[in-house]
Amino acid sequence: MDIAEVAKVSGLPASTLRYYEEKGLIKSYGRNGLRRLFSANVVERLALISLGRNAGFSLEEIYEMFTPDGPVINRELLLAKADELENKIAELTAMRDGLNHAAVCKAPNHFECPKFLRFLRIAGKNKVRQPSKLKKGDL
Amino acid sequence: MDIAEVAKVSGLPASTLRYYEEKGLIKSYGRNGLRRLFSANVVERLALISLGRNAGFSLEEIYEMFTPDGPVINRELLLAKADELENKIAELTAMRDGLNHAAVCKAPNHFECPKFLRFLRIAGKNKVRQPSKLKKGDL
DNA sequence: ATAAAAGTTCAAGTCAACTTGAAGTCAAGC
DNA sequence: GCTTGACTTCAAGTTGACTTGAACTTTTAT
Repeated sequence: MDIAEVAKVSGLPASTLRYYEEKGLIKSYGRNGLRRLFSANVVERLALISLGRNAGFSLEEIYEMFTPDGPVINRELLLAKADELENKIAELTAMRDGLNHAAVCKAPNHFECPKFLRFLRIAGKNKVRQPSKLKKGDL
Repeated sequence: MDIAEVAKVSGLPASTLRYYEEKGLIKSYGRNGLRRLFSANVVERLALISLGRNAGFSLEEIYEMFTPDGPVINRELLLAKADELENKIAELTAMRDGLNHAAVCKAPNHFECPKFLRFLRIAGKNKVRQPSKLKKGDL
Protein backbone atom coordinates (compact mmCIF):
# COMPACT_ATOMS: atom_id res chain seq x y z
CA MET A 1 0.00 0.00 0.00
CA ASP A 2 1.20 3.53 -0.56
CA ILE A 3 0.91 6.19 2.07
CA ALA A 4 -2.34 7.59 0.72
CA GLU A 5 -4.07 4.26 1.06
CA VAL A 6 -2.85 3.74 4.60
CA ALA A 7 -3.99 7.26 5.39
CA LYS A 8 -7.39 6.48 3.99
CA VAL A 9 -8.03 3.23 5.80
CA SER A 10 -6.49 4.35 9.07
CA GLY A 11 -8.02 7.79 8.97
CA LEU A 12 -4.69 9.37 9.88
CA PRO A 13 -3.08 12.09 7.75
CA ALA A 14 0.01 11.13 5.77
CA SER A 15 2.04 13.62 7.79
CA THR A 16 1.22 11.67 10.93
CA LEU A 17 2.25 8.41 9.31
CA ARG A 18 5.62 9.87 8.35
CA TYR A 19 5.98 11.22 11.84
CA TYR A 20 5.20 7.83 13.37
CA GLU A 21 7.69 6.17 11.08
CA GLU A 22 10.36 8.65 12.08
CA LYS A 23 9.61 7.81 15.71
CA GLY A 24 9.95 4.10 15.00
CA LEU A 25 6.32 3.26 15.71
CA ILE A 26 5.63 1.88 12.25
CA LYS A 27 7.83 0.97 9.34
CA SER A 28 7.57 0.82 5.59
CA TYR A 29 8.98 -2.32 4.00
CA GLY A 30 10.57 -0.45 1.12
CA ARG A 31 10.19 2.21 -1.47
CA ASN A 32 8.80 2.59 -4.95
CA GLY A 33 11.19 5.24 -6.13
CA LEU A 34 10.96 7.70 -3.29
CA ARG A 35 7.56 6.59 -2.16
CA ARG A 36 7.06 4.50 0.93
CA LEU A 37 5.45 1.10 0.69
CA PHE A 38 3.53 -0.22 3.66
CA SER A 39 2.32 -3.73 4.30
CA ALA A 40 -1.28 -4.24 5.34
CA ASN A 41 -0.50 -5.09 8.96
CA VAL A 42 0.54 -1.51 9.57
CA VAL A 43 -3.15 -0.75 9.79
CA GLU A 44 -3.62 -2.88 12.88
CA ARG A 45 -0.52 -1.41 14.35
CA LEU A 46 -1.93 2.04 13.81
CA ALA A 47 -5.19 1.01 15.42
CA LEU A 48 -3.21 -0.10 18.44
CA ILE A 49 -1.33 3.17 18.54
CA SER A 50 -4.55 5.16 18.40
CA LEU A 51 -5.99 3.02 21.13
CA GLY A 52 -2.95 3.68 23.29
CA ARG A 53 -2.98 7.41 22.63
CA ASN A 54 -6.63 7.50 23.47
CA ALA A 55 -5.89 5.71 26.68
CA GLY A 56 -3.49 8.49 27.56
CA PHE A 57 -0.18 6.82 26.78
CA SER A 58 2.56 8.85 25.16
CA LEU A 59 4.08 7.77 21.88
CA GLU A 60 7.22 6.87 23.76
CA GLU A 61 5.35 4.59 26.13
CA ILE A 62 3.63 2.96 23.21
CA TYR A 63 6.97 2.48 21.52
CA GLU A 64 8.29 0.73 24.60
CA MET A 65 5.30 -1.56 24.73
CA PHE A 66 5.97 -2.57 21.15
CA THR A 67 9.64 -3.16 21.65
CA PRO A 68 10.93 -6.42 23.15
CA ASP A 69 13.25 -5.18 25.84
CA GLY A 70 16.45 -7.11 25.20
CA PRO A 71 16.07 -10.85 24.70
CA VAL A 72 13.09 -11.06 27.05
CA ILE A 73 9.67 -9.88 26.02
CA ASN A 74 8.49 -6.93 28.08
CA ARG A 75 6.03 -8.99 30.08
CA GLU A 76 6.49 -6.93 33.21
CA LEU A 77 5.95 -3.71 31.35
CA LEU A 78 2.77 -4.91 29.72
CA LEU A 79 1.36 -6.09 33.02
CA ALA A 80 2.27 -2.78 34.60
CA LYS A 81 0.51 -0.90 31.84
CA ALA A 82 -2.53 -3.14 32.21
CA ASP A 83 -2.54 -2.21 35.86
CA GLU A 84 -2.35 1.48 35.10
CA LEU A 85 -5.36 1.02 32.88
CA GLU A 86 -7.17 -0.80 35.66
CA ASN A 87 -6.76 2.21 37.92
CA LYS A 88 -7.74 4.60 35.25
CA ILE A 89 -10.86 2.61 34.51
CA ALA A 90 -11.88 2.85 38.15
CA GLU A 91 -11.34 6.58 38.04
CA LEU A 92 -13.28 7.10 34.86
CA THR A 93 -16.10 4.99 36.21
CA ALA A 94 -16.36 7.13 39.33
CA MET A 95 -16.27 10.26 37.24
CA ARG A 96 -18.92 8.94 34.89
CA ASP A 97 -21.18 8.18 37.85
CA GLY A 98 -20.45 11.60 39.28
CA LEU A 99 -21.41 13.32 36.04
CA ASN A 100 -24.55 11.29 35.61
CA HIS A 101 -25.56 12.22 39.10
CA ALA A 102 -24.63 15.88 38.74
CA ALA A 103 -26.83 16.11 35.66
CA VAL A 104 -29.95 15.40 37.70
CA CYS A 105 -28.90 16.59 41.14
CA LYS A 106 -30.96 19.36 42.74
CA ALA A 107 -28.18 20.68 44.96
CA PRO A 108 -27.41 24.30 44.09
CA ASN A 109 -23.75 23.44 43.70
CA HIS A 110 -22.27 20.02 43.26
CA PHE A 111 -19.66 20.57 45.90
CA GLU A 112 -22.46 20.65 48.43
CA CYS A 113 -23.96 17.40 47.26
CA PRO A 114 -22.83 14.49 49.43
CA LYS A 115 -23.35 11.95 46.67
CA PHE A 116 -21.21 13.88 44.28
CA LEU A 117 -18.47 14.30 46.84
CA ARG A 118 -18.53 10.59 47.45
CA PHE A 119 -17.77 9.89 43.79
CA LEU A 120 -14.93 12.36 43.99
CA ARG A 121 -13.50 10.60 46.96
CA ILE A 122 -13.79 7.17 45.37
CA ALA A 123 -11.91 8.48 42.39
CA GLY A 124 -9.28 9.98 44.65
CA LYS A 125 -8.51 6.61 46.14
CA ASN A 126 -6.77 5.48 42.97
CA LYS A 127 -3.98 7.89 42.63
CA VAL A 128 -3.06 7.70 38.98
CA ARG A 129 -0.34 9.77 37.42
CA GLN A 130 -1.36 12.78 35.42
CA PRO A 131 -1.61 12.55 31.64
CA SER A 132 1.56 14.47 31.00
CA LYS A 133 4.50 14.86 33.28
CA LEU A 134 4.40 15.58 36.95
CA LYS A 135 7.32 16.40 39.14
CA LYS A 136 8.43 16.08 42.75
CA GLY A 137 5.69 15.48 45.32
CA ASP A 138 2.64 15.98 43.13
CA LEU A 139 -0.43 14.20 44.47
CA MET B 1 -5.65 29.37 52.89
CA ASP B 2 -2.75 30.96 51.10
CA ILE B 3 -1.42 29.58 47.85
CA ALA B 4 1.34 27.56 49.50
CA GLU B 5 -1.14 25.66 51.60
CA VAL B 6 -3.40 24.89 48.68
CA ALA B 7 -0.34 23.74 46.77
CA LYS B 8 0.61 21.48 49.60
CA VAL B 9 -2.73 19.78 50.12
CA SER B 10 -3.55 19.54 46.42
CA GLY B 11 -0.08 18.50 45.36
CA LEU B 12 -0.12 21.02 42.54
CA PRO B 13 2.59 23.67 42.15
CA ALA B 14 1.62 27.26 42.90
CA SER B 15 2.32 28.16 39.29
CA THR B 16 -0.38 25.75 38.20
CA LEU B 17 -2.84 27.22 40.66
CA ARG B 18 -2.20 30.72 39.29
CA TYR B 19 -2.59 29.37 35.80
CA TYR B 20 -5.88 27.70 36.65
CA GLU B 21 -7.14 30.89 38.23
CA GLU B 22 -6.23 32.86 35.15
CA LYS B 23 -8.21 30.33 33.10
CA GLY B 24 -11.20 30.72 35.37
CA LEU B 25 -11.10 27.19 36.72
CA ILE B 26 -10.68 28.22 40.33
CA LYS B 27 -10.96 31.52 42.13
CA SER B 28 -9.51 33.16 45.16
CA TYR B 29 -11.99 34.97 47.38
CA GLY B 30 -9.69 37.89 47.98
CA ARG B 31 -6.23 39.07 48.81
CA ASN B 32 -4.10 39.67 51.84
CA GLY B 33 -2.04 42.48 50.42
CA LEU B 34 -1.01 41.00 47.10
CA ARG B 35 -1.37 37.42 48.20
CA ARG B 36 -4.28 35.33 47.10
CA LEU B 37 -6.62 33.82 49.64
CA PHE B 38 -8.40 30.59 48.81
CA SER B 39 -11.31 28.98 50.58
CA ALA B 40 -11.05 25.32 51.49
CA ASN B 41 -13.48 24.11 48.83
CA VAL B 42 -10.96 24.96 46.16
CA VAL B 43 -9.27 21.71 47.10
CA GLU B 44 -12.21 19.61 45.98
CA ARG B 45 -12.49 21.65 42.85
CA LEU B 46 -8.86 20.93 42.11
CA ALA B 47 -9.42 17.25 42.70
CA LEU B 48 -12.21 17.36 40.17
CA ILE B 49 -9.99 19.17 37.69
CA SER B 50 -7.26 16.61 38.10
CA LEU B 51 -9.76 13.85 37.65
CA GLY B 52 -11.00 15.41 34.46
CA ARG B 53 -7.52 15.99 33.12
CA ASN B 54 -6.65 12.43 33.88
CA ALA B 55 -9.73 11.32 32.01
CA GLY B 56 -8.42 13.14 29.00
CA PHE B 57 -10.55 16.27 29.08
CA SER B 58 -8.97 19.59 28.21
CA LEU B 59 -9.03 22.48 30.64
CA GLU B 60 -11.53 24.18 28.39
CA GLU B 61 -13.88 21.22 28.47
CA ILE B 62 -13.59 21.09 32.23
CA TYR B 63 -14.32 24.78 32.41
CA GLU B 64 -17.48 24.26 30.40
CA MET B 65 -18.61 21.46 32.65
CA PHE B 66 -18.23 23.78 35.63
CA THR B 67 -20.09 26.65 34.06
CA PRO B 68 -23.87 26.76 34.03
CA ASP B 69 -24.62 27.49 30.42
CA GLY B 70 -27.00 30.42 30.56
CA PRO B 71 -29.92 30.09 32.97
CA VAL B 72 -30.13 26.33 32.47
CA ILE B 73 -27.66 24.01 34.07
CA ASN B 74 -25.57 22.16 31.49
CA ARG B 75 -27.39 18.91 32.00
CA GLU B 76 -27.02 17.85 28.39
CA LEU B 77 -23.33 18.54 28.41
CA LEU B 78 -22.74 16.55 31.57
CA LEU B 79 -24.66 13.59 30.21
CA ALA B 80 -22.74 13.80 26.95
CA LYS B 81 -19.47 13.80 28.82
CA ALA B 82 -20.60 10.84 30.89
CA ASP B 83 -21.30 9.06 27.65
CA GLU B 84 -17.87 9.84 26.29
CA LEU B 85 -16.45 8.34 29.44
CA GLU B 86 -18.59 5.27 28.99
CA ASN B 87 -17.04 4.68 25.57
CA LYS B 88 -13.59 5.35 26.80
CA ILE B 89 -14.06 2.89 29.64
CA ALA B 90 -15.01 0.20 27.15
CA GLU B 91 -11.92 0.96 25.14
CA LEU B 92 -9.60 0.94 28.10
CA THR B 93 -11.10 -2.31 29.26
CA ALA B 94 -10.44 -3.96 25.92
CA MET B 95 -6.93 -2.62 25.90
CA ARG B 96 -6.30 -3.81 29.43
CA ASP B 97 -7.46 -7.29 28.48
CA GLY B 98 -5.31 -7.16 25.38
CA LEU B 99 -2.23 -6.23 27.37
CA ASN B 100 -2.85 -8.87 29.99
CA HIS B 101 -3.15 -11.43 27.28
CA ALA B 102 -0.14 -10.20 25.33
CA ALA B 103 1.98 -10.52 28.45
CA VAL B 104 1.49 -14.28 28.52
CA CYS B 105 0.79 -15.03 24.87
CA LYS B 106 3.15 -17.43 23.09
CA ALA B 107 2.57 -16.05 19.61
CA PRO B 108 5.80 -14.68 18.13
CA ASN B 109 4.09 -11.40 17.39
CA HIS B 110 0.85 -10.14 18.84
CA PHE B 111 -0.52 -9.19 15.49
CA GLU B 112 -0.62 -12.88 14.64
CA CYS B 113 -2.50 -13.80 17.78
CA PRO B 114 -6.23 -14.11 17.13
CA LYS B 115 -7.14 -13.35 20.72
CA PHE B 116 -5.16 -10.17 20.71
CA LEU B 117 -6.66 -9.07 17.44
CA ARG B 118 -10.10 -9.68 18.85
CA PHE B 119 -9.44 -7.23 21.69
CA LEU B 120 -8.25 -4.71 19.16
CA ARG B 121 -11.43 -5.10 17.20
CA ILE B 122 -13.64 -4.79 20.26
CA ALA B 123 -11.88 -1.57 21.10
CA GLY B 124 -12.31 -0.33 17.57
CA LYS B 125 -16.08 -0.69 17.83
CA ASN B 126 -16.32 2.30 20.13
CA LYS B 127 -15.03 5.11 18.06
CA VAL B 128 -13.94 7.67 20.58
CA ARG B 129 -12.37 10.94 19.64
CA GLN B 130 -8.66 11.28 20.06
CA PRO B 131 -7.23 12.97 23.16
CA SER B 132 -6.27 16.13 21.35
CA LYS B 133 -7.79 17.42 18.18
CA LEU B 134 -8.66 15.40 15.16
CA LYS B 135 -9.81 16.69 11.84
CA LYS B 136 -12.01 15.61 8.95
CA GLY B 137 -12.65 11.84 8.60
CA ASP B 138 -10.23 10.53 11.21
CA LEU B 139 -11.06 7.00 12.33
C1' DA C 1 6.94 13.24 -23.80
C1' DT C 2 5.08 16.03 -20.72
C1' DA C 3 2.42 18.19 -17.23
C1' DA C 4 -0.31 17.36 -13.23
C1' DA C 5 -0.86 14.81 -9.10
C1' DA C 6 1.21 12.69 -5.48
C1' DG C 7 5.03 11.78 -2.92
C1' DT C 8 9.53 13.31 -0.57
C1' DT C 9 12.67 15.99 2.88
C1' DC C 10 13.63 19.33 6.20
C1' DA C 11 12.90 23.33 8.85
C1' DA C 12 9.79 25.95 11.06
C1' DG C 13 5.24 26.76 13.05
C1' DT C 14 1.26 25.60 16.28
C1' DC C 15 -1.29 24.40 20.37
C1' DA C 16 -2.28 23.12 25.10
C1' DA C 17 -0.67 23.11 29.46
C1' DC C 18 2.42 24.42 32.10
C1' DT C 19 7.18 26.14 33.97
C1' DT C 20 10.81 29.39 34.55
C1' DG C 21 13.06 33.77 35.26
C1' DA C 22 13.48 38.48 36.20
C1' DA C 23 12.09 42.22 38.70
C1' DG C 24 9.30 43.89 42.05
C1' DT C 25 6.08 43.99 46.53
C1' DC C 26 4.87 42.74 51.04
C1' DA C 27 4.13 40.65 55.66
C1' DA C 28 6.19 38.48 59.44
C1' DG C 29 9.64 37.35 62.60
C1' DC C 30 13.57 39.16 64.97
C1' DG D 1 12.38 49.07 61.48
C1' DC D 2 14.62 46.01 58.75
C1' DT D 3 15.78 41.99 56.49
C1' DT D 4 14.23 37.79 54.53
C1' DG D 5 11.43 34.80 52.37
C1' DA D 6 7.02 34.15 50.37
C1' DC D 7 4.36 35.97 47.32
C1' DT D 8 3.25 38.87 42.95
C1' DT D 9 3.14 39.96 37.64
C1' DC D 10 4.44 39.38 33.02
C1' DA D 11 7.02 37.67 29.29
C1' DA D 12 9.32 34.07 27.48
C1' DG D 13 10.63 29.21 27.36
C1' DT D 14 9.45 24.03 27.17
C1' DT D 15 7.46 19.62 25.72
C1' DG D 16 4.85 16.35 23.01
C1' DA D 17 2.48 15.60 19.07
C1' DC D 18 1.71 16.96 15.12
C1' DT D 19 1.00 20.29 10.88
C1' DT D 20 2.46 23.35 7.36
C1' DG D 21 5.25 25.28 3.73
C1' DA D 22 8.82 25.53 0.48
C1' DA D 23 11.56 23.41 -2.72
C1' DC D 24 12.19 19.26 -5.11
C1' DT D 25 11.52 14.43 -7.37
C1' DT D 26 8.66 10.83 -9.33
C1' DT D 27 5.00 8.39 -11.07
C1' DT D 28 1.17 8.26 -13.85
C1' DA D 29 -2.38 9.71 -16.85
C1' DT D 30 -2.90 11.99 -21.37
